[in-house]
Amino acid sequence: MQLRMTNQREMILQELKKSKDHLTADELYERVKKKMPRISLATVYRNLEILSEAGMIGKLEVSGRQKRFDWDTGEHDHIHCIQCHRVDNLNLNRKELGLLSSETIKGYRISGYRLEFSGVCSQCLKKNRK
Amino acid sequence: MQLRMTNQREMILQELKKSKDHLTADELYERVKKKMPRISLATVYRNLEILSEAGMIGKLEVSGRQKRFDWDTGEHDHIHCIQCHRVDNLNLNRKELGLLSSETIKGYRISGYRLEFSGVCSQCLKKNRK
DNA sequence: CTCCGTGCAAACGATTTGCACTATG
DNA sequence: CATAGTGCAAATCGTTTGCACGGAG
Repeated sequence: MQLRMTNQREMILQELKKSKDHLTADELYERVKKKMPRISLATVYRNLEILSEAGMIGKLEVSGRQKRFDWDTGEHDHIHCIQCHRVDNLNLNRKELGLLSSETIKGYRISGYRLEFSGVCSQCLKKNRK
Repeated sequence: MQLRMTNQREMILQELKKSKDHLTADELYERVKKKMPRISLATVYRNLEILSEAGMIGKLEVSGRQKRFDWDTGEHDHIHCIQCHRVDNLNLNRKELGLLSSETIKGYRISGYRLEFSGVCSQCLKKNRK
């Protein structure tokens, strides 16, 4: 399965990178639609999925209902507003973490943070060996 | 608006605590239904929401589509399996974070972690003052 | 008795999918 | 040309809500 660079795909990628924001599928859809009125929301969803699997963009499954997509694939953390749900990037020395809670970061009044490790659990590792 | 302790609410709470797991609403529904066949899924949703607002349980909006609920309201972090989506608790000294990535924790083969600060952004803080 | 809580079904919002058509490589 | 990608509409999934009835305090 090889990737084709269609106009739609290119436009989606371009608009996401241009935005410098963490957009949801439908926010991106609205933007792309201005330049490509006949594009479908399903196409946006499909491409965002494909592009994130290909590592060309990042997928964020943060708090809130909608997934957001990140133009920046480098390793970085996020900070999100519990009120308006915007998401900003954060580049911090992870060793300083302990010090940072309940301070102010990037203009945010911090109310907390969530740390979530991911991996494969022992049961699944065992299952994989079979 | 005061909380009434109905049979349904009590059962939901009890089953969640008993499970020692991070269940989704419908997983919990299936368990409670065995003892209370006429309970509705909506009731489970409503009670999980109410109980988490009351601070009697924790609400997790982790990766994946479904919310999960935590019987343990103490402060702790989480680790989740990218394969079977189970979630386990983690109690770690947050200052050691920098050292932990890409090691093995609690039997998991770690593939990464996500850190997410929450708070109110400067724009919202400004808005609130008005 | 007063309302908070319940069960049911219908509504909802985000995302996914089947299908016939289009266009990239 | 082969087959990945598209647009459309319908389907799906998790969750929420309106309503009339039931039960806790």
